[in-house]
Order: sequence, then structure tokens, then C-alpha cells
Amino acid sequence: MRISEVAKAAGVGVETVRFYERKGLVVQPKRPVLSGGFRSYSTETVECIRFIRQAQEIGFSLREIKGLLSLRVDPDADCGEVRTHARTKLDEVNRKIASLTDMKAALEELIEACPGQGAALGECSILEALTRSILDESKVDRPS
Amino acid sequence: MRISEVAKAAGVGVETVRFYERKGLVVQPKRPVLSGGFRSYSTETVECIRFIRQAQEIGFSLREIKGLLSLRVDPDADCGEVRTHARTKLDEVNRKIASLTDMKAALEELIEACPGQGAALGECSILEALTRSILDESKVDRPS
DNA sequence: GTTGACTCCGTACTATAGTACTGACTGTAT
DNA sequence: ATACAGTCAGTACTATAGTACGGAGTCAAC
Repeated sequence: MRISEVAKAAGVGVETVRFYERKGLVVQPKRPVLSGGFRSYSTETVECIRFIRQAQEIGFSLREIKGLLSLRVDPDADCGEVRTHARTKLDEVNRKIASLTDMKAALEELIEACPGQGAALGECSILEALTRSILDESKVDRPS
Repeated sequence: MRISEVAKAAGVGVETVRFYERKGLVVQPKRPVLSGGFRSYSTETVECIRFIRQAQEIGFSLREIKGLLSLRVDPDADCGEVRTHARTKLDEVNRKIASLTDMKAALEELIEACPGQGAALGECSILEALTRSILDESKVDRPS
């Protein structure tokens, strides 16, 4: 696969693929002389880029995503280390899920409370609901 | 409350508070002459800023957060419009939760599969698990 | 054998989300 | 009254995550 095919398949621009490569997020592909020095990719790269976009969507930075990706098979890696790393990430993921679940509840509450079309608001206050959720959050992140 | 108190309570810098104000994310506070023209805040602002940080953590941009915040009580707003907006946001939140849940499963699988400390990896491949989750994702967004 | 689509690398530019710095002002504590 | 801690507005600077551009090389078709 050539770079433009990969980019298209992953739903990003060509420049983005090269950017991720420079950042070490996707593996530097082989560039056999027989292909004129052009990058030659496998579909694995497409999957990898999709994963990156997915992870970004849910609030991970490229730096963090690199960390997530480093949890891949690495024959030299110590399994215990990877495990620790994975646990840390899992905690993070769980916190995010909790936040989103609160937000989901707040939004559902708002939709529920809203009397309907055309009616002026007043009793349907979202920040109230959202704030309630963040107050619950702040309860959580105290040392307890 | 003065700006530094708000900043401290919300866990951000003073400049950040003013930045959010400029961006219209937190309400421009009253600045009575009797306080020397200094901003005078209520605890509501603290809650608002905490909400902003929370929402950022889970992958919303400041632009989107502004949208979320605009779902608050607004006597002039049309309830139907707010409802539509809320539904859109709810869909987004649900998608994020789904992604995170996949990632959670992948990480748990990795932790489970890892034989233990000191052992070399090889059979515990995270990208495999993670990729599986993104493949499931892509199954969804393909026409198929 | 030249055109056109694609690729290469490097550099420059953009948007977002702050962070830091400036010089002036205020209000309080000594 | 003056030092100093905090505040003001505005501007400049930073990091992240791309996006665009320029000039050269490559390959396939005509």
C-alpha cells in the first residue's frame, strides 16, 4: 500500500501519516528500492492510525497514545512493567468513563426535564445537572 | 471571591480564569468600584471551571464545552432547540463511552493475559486487543 | 520522451489552549 | 507614606497537532 491509500483508508491526510511516523506513532515502513524509495505499508498501519484517532476522540494526547501503543508486543519488554503501565491506563479509562456517565445522566435529565418545543426554558437548567455531576466528581478525587 | 481564590479553588492558574473569560466560557463577573475594579466571583465560577476541566479530560474542546455550557438555563432560549442540542451531545457522549469501554476491555484482557513479572512478553499483545476494539468500531462506521 | 499523478523531505504556517511578561494600578499592613 | 501582594489589560511566547507549500524525484501512460 502506498501512503495515499493508507491515508484514505484511515480517513486522514497524507501529511498526517508522515507526521505520525515522525512522532514514532506508526512504524517507519520499509522503503524497498524496487518501489522507488516510496513507503510501502501494510493494513496494520491503517488499523494503527484508526486506533490513534479513536483514542484522540476520547481524550488521549498523542503522547499518551504512544504510551498505549507501547503496550504492544515488545520481546524485550518486562511483562510486569507493561502490566503496571496497563493498570495505570485502565484507571484513567475508568475515570473517563465515570465522567462521561455523569455527563450522560445530566444530559438525559435535561432532555427529560425539557417540557417541549417552543416553550421557554426556566426550570430546565443543564449546568445545574452538569454541576451536580462535577460536584460528585470532586468528591471522588479527594484523598478520601 | 477574588480571581486568585477562584483559580486556586478550581485548580487552575489566574491567567486561565481570565482566558476562559475572554473566550466566553465563564461569565464576566461584576467588578464593583468598591472593590477597586477587581473581579468579584461567586463559587458558581469555580464549579464552572471544574466542569470545563472535567469535560476537557474526556475529549471535549473548549468550543464544544461552550456548546455544552450554553445548554444552561437561558430564559430566551427555545426549549426544543436546547433539546436537540442536548440529544446531539448525548450521542457524542455515548460514542465516547463505547470507545472507552472497548479500550477498557482491551486493557483488562492484556492485564489478564500477562503471565506475570519478569516474564518476557510474546503472547500478550496489546495492539492486537486494542486493534480488535477499533476493528469493531470500524465495523460500525463502514457501510458494510 | 514528456506529461501528470504521486511521492520525497524539509520548512513554514495554522488553530487551540494555555502561560508568561509588561507596566500601571489598588488596597492593606507597617 | 511606602512597601508589597494582588490585580488590571494587553501582548508575546509556548506546546500540541496538524496542514500547506516548495522543489526535486519517480513511475506509468500516452
